[in-house]
Amino acid sequence: MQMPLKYDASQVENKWYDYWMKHNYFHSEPDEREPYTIVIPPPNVTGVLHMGHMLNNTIQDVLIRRARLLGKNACWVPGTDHASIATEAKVVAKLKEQGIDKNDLSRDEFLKHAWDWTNEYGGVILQQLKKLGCSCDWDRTKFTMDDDMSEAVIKVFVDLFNKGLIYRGYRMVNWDPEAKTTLSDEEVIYEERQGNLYYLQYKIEESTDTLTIATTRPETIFGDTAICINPNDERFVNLRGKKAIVPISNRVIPIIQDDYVDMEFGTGCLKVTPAHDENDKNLGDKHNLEVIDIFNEDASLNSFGLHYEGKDRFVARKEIVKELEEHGFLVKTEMHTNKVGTSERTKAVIEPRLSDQWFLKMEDLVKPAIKAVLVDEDIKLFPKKFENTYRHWMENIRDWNISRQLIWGQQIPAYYYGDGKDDFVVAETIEEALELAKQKTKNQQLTIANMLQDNDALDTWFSSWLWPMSVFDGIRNPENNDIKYYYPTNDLVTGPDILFFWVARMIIAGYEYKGEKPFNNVYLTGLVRDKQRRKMSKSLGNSPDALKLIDNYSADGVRVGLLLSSAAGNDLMFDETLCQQGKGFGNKIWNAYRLVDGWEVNHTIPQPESSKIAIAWYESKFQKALIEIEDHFSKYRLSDALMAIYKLIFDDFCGWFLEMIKPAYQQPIDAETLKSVMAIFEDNLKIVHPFMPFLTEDIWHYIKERTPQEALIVSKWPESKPVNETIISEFEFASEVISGIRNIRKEKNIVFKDAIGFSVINNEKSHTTFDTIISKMGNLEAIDYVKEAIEGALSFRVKSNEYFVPMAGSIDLQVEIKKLTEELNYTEGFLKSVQKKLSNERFVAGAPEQVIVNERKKEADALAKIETLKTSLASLG
RNA sequence: GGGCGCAUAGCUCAGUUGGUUCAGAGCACUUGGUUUACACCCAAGGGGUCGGGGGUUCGAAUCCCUCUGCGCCCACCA
Repeated sequence: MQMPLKYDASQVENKWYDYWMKHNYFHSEPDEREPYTIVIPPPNVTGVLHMGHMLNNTIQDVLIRRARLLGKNACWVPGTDHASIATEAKVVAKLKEQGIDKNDLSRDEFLKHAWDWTNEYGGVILQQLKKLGCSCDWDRTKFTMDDDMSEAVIKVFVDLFNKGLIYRGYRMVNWDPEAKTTLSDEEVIYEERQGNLYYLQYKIEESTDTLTIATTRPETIFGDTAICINPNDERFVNLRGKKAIVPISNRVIPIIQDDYVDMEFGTGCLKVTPAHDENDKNLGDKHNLEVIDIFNEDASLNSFGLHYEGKDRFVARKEIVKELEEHGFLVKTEMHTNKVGTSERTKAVIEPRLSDQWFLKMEDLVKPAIKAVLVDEDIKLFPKKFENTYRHWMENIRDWNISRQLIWGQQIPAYYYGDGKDDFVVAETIEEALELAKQKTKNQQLTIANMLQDNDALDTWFSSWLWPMSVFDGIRNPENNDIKYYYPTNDLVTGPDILFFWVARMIIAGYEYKGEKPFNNVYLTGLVRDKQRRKMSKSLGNSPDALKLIDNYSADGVRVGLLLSSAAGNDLMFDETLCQQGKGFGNKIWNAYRLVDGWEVNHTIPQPESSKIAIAWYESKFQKALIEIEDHFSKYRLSDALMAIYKLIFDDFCGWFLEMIKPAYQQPIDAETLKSVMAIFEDNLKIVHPFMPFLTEDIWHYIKERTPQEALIVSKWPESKPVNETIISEFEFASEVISGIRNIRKEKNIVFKDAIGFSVINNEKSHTTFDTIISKMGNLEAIDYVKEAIEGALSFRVKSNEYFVPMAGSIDLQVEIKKLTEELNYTEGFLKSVQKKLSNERFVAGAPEQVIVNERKKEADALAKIETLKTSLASLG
């Protein structure tokens, strides 16, 4: 088949992706082979591909494709996540644009809008992954809100509830007044804000004394239910046991004592507002204080706010400060910076709020997950440094608030049949719930209509923590073939930012529901940043358009660009020139094949000696690289593996090997050599394929006509063979000789096509294996072995060997002498340092045998070289 | 404030239990080279007191202490 001069990625990439799909190579079914499984970290269903996804999924595809080549049954399960908060926020925003208020819609109406949205945008990101070359088993695509997936989630909720691990609690949560929902601690971002510290004076009941408190939130005085002082604080002896009067509302509240109060901060008096501060809540519980919630859902004041009722908290703050000042309660105002919690999604300031929530007890669930990672190392994190972070979180874990005040998500399967706090049952269906309720109440009159399901939805992570099991239907149907075959999965590739949200919880769920880990290894990628180290984000506009990058540099080029400098766990400073380098690598391979492809073969000419040696050498070099590559892969050092391959192909294969075996201009090549070159080329393509799947598959089919079963994607990874170290080190030596020749050519402006004479004094007794190659690569007339220095020649040395290139006339003796003298001085200095080390008794006594042997060898080499240099100098006069 | 981690060439990073190959790679840079696969190329070259200081050792980029500058996680004091 005729090869185009230039590689056209846009056509080639589509062609081969379709080909792979058509022949079903991404699809996996359980069989007798060893499975290799990855479940994708499901991207948000309405998301678009960004650089983080590109990196992440490139890594997964490299691992999957390599596993496939290694003969494993590779299965990469794709899918998307319903991302309740993000998606619901987007749907609400879109409805708002259309003039529709979410609160005017019924639950079903809203869900319809959300599903429409999902169906419209959902899966766009999966289509984009195909452009990148991801070899996912698309037949297995899952969505966390698929019926079967939701069923699994509900089943797990009911099970955990029945085990007594899920409870309802009145708890302080992070309330987002804009989204009117609860956020997890992880979704709250603390920002430093400039604010004021207000000093307020409270009167003491039946006394003329006053006390002063400092607060950043004067509007919360309506929720004050105590003043707290430190029992050790001598300044406030007079206050002990007294009562204080809250300004404006004139409520009388107790003055309590607790050493929680920091005597140094503010005034040493603390106002206690249990409804609006976590610490105050704890104090309140301890001292049995009343709880007064002064806010509505949207953080405007309720009736406890008296004449501020209905006003927003920030408006009320301003106005109340004014009122306090007018009545003389405001002592002073200080500037104060504090950290304010804001919503990751809506940016609204978070309000700590007490509300009814569902919680999962974590204390016992977490135990096997800690043991698996930190004790047994059953699950390994790459890089290992994240184990510390994991430990810290797992050992300080708090109960998980799994309810969200959202519609989009799995609705909590709790059904209320009465007004009492405990008048509810938990069941997988409303019918079952009804039966349970009848049993519980002994009231046979209850009907479906009496059963009112909880309004809240479950946290998205409560569905995704089951992902490695539920994608194989392992929750509903634990004995099915898929789950038995594919679980536990092999590698999980994700970002460290969701180590707790997701990774840790999957481990917990895995042990709870399968009694087994969900995956063996976790590869934590870094964040993709721009050249200025800024996180790539939509708001900064510094994130390149992923698909545009693919258009410009080809998917292969972008994949290589992303992996060239991204060690596991290290942030990746993304630079488009890396993609250029990736594309350049593709062109290099393409052109190398064009060269080979263009050779005419002649079956009658014998194989040159130089080609025989070149083949033997490259095969060893390849095997050595293969060992290195395996080692990098085993440590998940994908960048290093890629770099090793890059250098092997660029330098050893293209730079050296092809030049060694290349026939003279317009001359044919012998059949024997060409056959070996093609086999070598195939092996090269195999190791590049996981990184550059398209280009390699394309060239693979130029090499010869192949049936679909012989496609590169399903070929076999190169076999390991013994490495001939001798030939590798002989080449190292030869390459130094060739460099010496090139240097002389360059110095004297001798063009390559002019053959030159060459002599050697072989003090090293080095082998002549590579002589034909040195001769070819240096364009030498011959290599003469001589005993004495050649006069009228330029010289150079490799170790103690001396090489001569005869020069007609123009040798500058002084320059030669100077060069030799400098080399001599350097070598003598080196010898001295080695000998100093060797004459140090403590070194000889303390250093390991091998180190001393090496030092002795250095000494011997230096001595030999000095001898050579001295002889040369003497001969020059 | 508590915890973890990082600092090596202009940039991005390797450097495994202190000792061959320990001061490296890729990119960038400089110089020279295209009738013969590829200028998306080839050849050669410059460039670092391994963040500062101190210590342990025969020997330190590597171990210890300290200082400085960064990053991340946790708790966030009214």
